[in-house]
Amino acid sequence: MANEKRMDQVILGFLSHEPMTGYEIKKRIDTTLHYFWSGSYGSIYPTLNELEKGGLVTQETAGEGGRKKLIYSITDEGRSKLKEWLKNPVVKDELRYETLLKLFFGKEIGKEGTLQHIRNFEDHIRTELPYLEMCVARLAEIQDEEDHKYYLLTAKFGVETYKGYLKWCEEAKQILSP
Amino acid sequence: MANEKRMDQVILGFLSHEPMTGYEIKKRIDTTLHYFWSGSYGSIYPTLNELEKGGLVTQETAGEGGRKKLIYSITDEGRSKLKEWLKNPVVKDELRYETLLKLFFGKEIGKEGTLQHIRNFEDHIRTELPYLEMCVARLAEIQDEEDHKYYLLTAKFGVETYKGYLKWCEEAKQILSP
DNA sequence: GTATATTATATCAGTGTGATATATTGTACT
DNA sequence: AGTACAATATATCACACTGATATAATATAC
Repeated sequence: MANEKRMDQVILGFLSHEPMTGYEIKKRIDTTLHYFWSGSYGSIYPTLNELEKGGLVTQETAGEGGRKKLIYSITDEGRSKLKEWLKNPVVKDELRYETLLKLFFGKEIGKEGTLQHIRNFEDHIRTELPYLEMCVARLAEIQDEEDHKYYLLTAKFGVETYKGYLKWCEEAKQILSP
Repeated sequence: MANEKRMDQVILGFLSHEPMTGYEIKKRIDTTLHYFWSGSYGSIYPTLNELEKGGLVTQETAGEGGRKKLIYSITDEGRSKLKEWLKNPVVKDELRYETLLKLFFGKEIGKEGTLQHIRNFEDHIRTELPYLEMCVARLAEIQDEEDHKYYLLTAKFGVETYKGYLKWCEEAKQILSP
């Protein structure tokens, strides 16, 4: 088999919250999963069609006016498929950092070029961290609703790793300084 | 364009150190890049052939006895292609953690199932961290050779993020505890 | 009124994965 | 000496996913 297909599960996951369109699924991937997952239209729309054919989701055409808009809902079968996947052990956690690749082979261009990659990385993390911290603060306030605890877990992961990244940036700059 | 091709650069990077076979490149990816990059035979061998056709590497058949063994070397053109890439800004850093995906949709299976994913993740990190720390200790000892500094950067990245992960694991278990 | 942004779906070439096939050489055990 | 097993070594392929592009309707701003 090739890479195990996981777009199925991402879609079923979001549809387990509420019915929505493929476009809305893409938006949620880019906002809520952004720090640890990604997904493109090129896999979302074909997967939605497969799931519909397999009876795991249902499609409803909602055209106020004339525009095509396909709202998908999860079926009971889809929900049990999602639960099954959630209960199975994790197959793969993957990091793919081009920055680290450029640092590993950095000797070829020397210290200054390599330092620039570290600074760019640091700038990016420093920009993103406040948004993640805001997200954690907002989710931590909500005490009554159970589902927020699960989102809080992933947001906290982002905060803790980003803090680790910034600590590393300091060490890394030191190592390359003359 | 699809996903920007980076196996070219990984191969040129390793060949910039010394000539080697595709099999040896795979081994080095799995040992030295393991914490932030991956690569499979299915992309290594075809890419080696493309690079050879493009004149970025040269192929030499070394068959002591009768076994086929293709040793690749980087050309001057290949080295300048590598340098060019190293100087260009990073295109994409990506995290793809199935564990986080299962936590995000964890409400569907509840606290106990979700806690198990966290424990599995924690066990894995606790097992790997000592090896990374040993790697850092070994690289930090070497003061004279410049190239070790670049490997040290990436090993330290692993240590710092893994420590962040373990800190998060404690917080995460707390959040789900009753 | 009209330019621009957003919503919305669909498709495709290119890149990489994980599995499998094939064959040789080296090592461990009996 | 024989034989199982692991390691070395290359090659190929179905499938998964990306990033780009095409198309078109609706909403918003000026």
